[in-house]
Amino acid sequence: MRSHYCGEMNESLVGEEVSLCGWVHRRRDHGGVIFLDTRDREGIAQVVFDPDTPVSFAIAEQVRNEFVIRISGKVRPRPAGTENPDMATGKVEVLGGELEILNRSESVPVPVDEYVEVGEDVRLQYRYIDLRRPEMAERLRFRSRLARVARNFLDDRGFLEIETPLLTRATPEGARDYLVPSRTHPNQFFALPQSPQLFKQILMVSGMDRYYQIARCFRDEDLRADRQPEFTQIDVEMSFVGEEQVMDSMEALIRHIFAETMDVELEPFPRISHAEALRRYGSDKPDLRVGMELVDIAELMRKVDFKVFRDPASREDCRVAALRVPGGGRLSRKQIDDYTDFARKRGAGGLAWIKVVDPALGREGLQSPIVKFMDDDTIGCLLAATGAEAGDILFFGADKIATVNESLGALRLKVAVDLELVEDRWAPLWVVDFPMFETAADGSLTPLHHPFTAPSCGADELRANPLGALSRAYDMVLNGVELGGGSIRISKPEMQQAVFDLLGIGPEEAERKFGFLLSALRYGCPPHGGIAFGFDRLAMLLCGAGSIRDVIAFPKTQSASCPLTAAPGEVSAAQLRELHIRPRQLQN
RNA sequence: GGACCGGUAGUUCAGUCGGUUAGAAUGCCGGCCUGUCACGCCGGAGGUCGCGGGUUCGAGUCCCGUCCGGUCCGCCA
Repeated sequence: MRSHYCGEMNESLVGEEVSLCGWVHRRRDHGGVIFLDTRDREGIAQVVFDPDTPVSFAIAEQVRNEFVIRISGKVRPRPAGTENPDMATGKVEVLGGELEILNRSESVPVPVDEYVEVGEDVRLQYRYIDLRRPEMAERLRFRSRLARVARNFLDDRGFLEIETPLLTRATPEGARDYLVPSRTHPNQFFALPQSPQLFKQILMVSGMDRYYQIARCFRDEDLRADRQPEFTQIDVEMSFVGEEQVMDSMEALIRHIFAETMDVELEPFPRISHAEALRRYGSDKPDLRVGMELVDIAELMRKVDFKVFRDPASREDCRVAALRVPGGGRLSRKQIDDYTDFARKRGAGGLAWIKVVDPALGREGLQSPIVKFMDDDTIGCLLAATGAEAGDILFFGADKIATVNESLGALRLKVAVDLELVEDRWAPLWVVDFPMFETAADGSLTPLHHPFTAPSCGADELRANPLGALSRAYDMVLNGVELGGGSIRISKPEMQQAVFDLLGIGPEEAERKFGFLLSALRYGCPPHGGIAFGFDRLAMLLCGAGSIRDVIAFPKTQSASCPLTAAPGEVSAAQLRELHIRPRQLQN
């Protein structure tokens, strides 16, 4: 029926009789000659009909956009002067012989071109048309290729692809679970996995040695541009390895993916500690395309006559930091006010600033509401410490450490985008040496990664100083996006129980919630570790898409619904009864 | 749970201070056109201004509520 894809038409086929199937991308009817741009997955080809073939010509007059057609005809070079250099197949055309309308189409609600930005609700409702747009089709093709490249890499290195259950146990910690009621066990529920974490660890106990899975995961939390309730991760676990082997082989995977899919050779990834990331960038997923860094100035501000800086400057739990924005001196008062609101939204009390007109003039060369609180010596040291140059602006944060990091860290990225200070390059890195725990609002310990992460110290030391302990976890960050994270896992039951104890999970509770894992650890668990990459995020970054939804065929909206299928939807009372669920009473 | 932005023709948008018959572009329909390529020209049809309530002589426009979409905060071990 079909001999070639439309996108395959080129000069080497000149003279050949071809048969194409596809959609009418556009019809140009000149009265005596009709052009049908015919589109399929691989591209667009121009087909010409003229009155020499009266039957086909008459059909071509009836054809409309998005009709499904089959044509056959001879490939020929376009007449001199009518080549279209903007079109991949623009040097040739097909002289239409036969034309068959395989199906008709109503006029479509989503134009299949790149000229109109259609609202996302309409695009998702008519996703089947939206995906015809060459841009979207290309993204799905790219995603498929990405998965293939990752699979081949891992297969070649002895990793086994093993599927783990989608119907599993609810995990009490971490994100909210999607629950599935059990028909055969009244009042009991499966949960969809947040990740295959425990299964892949158990596969290591099974001696599978190296596992991977391109795994669907589910988290019933609110959505973002880079967060969907169901998403895909490249999930990997390895036995008899330390963090170096995992990081080396996974860095190789990502470098291979870049080489194969983007023709980009990445430099070795820099590694920085969690503490250093926060200190320099105010973020545990720093975007290294932005050169600006936070500079600690508490030392300088201890004696200034400005309470807002002086008090935090001498407190252990506080931080006073400056952010020098090159060329930021041109910011208007309005823009600075907007940044102040931006910082306030992230917990800062305000946003102090100094515009540097001419640093050589000292105080006289500055514009700021706060320099009057500083002596000349302090100003000189401040300008030296931040490296301020003429035309810059300095922003300041003085507050609890986390508040300064969050507000100034976010401001750093925001200003960089606004002032076009983001370098055009790929900036991957590893963040390592995470703390094991952080303190929750109620004072209890919560794991920074997850409770199966091994500490880099022994159990006794961990108990003695849990907040000071580091973990054997690592995150891969690309252009400020957390691309993947993993760790060496706990492989001994005693250590696992020690961590549970610190998290306030006693032996009984641990047995009830994670008994199957603890049991597995008792039967010869090899040392092991792994990682999980956000596959959708990787695809999004590599495609340059603005949202994860653009690389997912059928994504959910922000309220976690699907406009195409109208899911979630109601079910019958009979279905509910089978699941032992009482239908909700109608409210008055 | 919260903040903000948006919802007007199939689609993308405009709609001034609350005031005549709600406009444009594109798409769609009809006609003309033998080398276009987002073809061109002429003509035409197309509207529950998201929904509900309120203010007003009068509401697309102002107020309240609500639904939907989006960005972000919380949340996401």
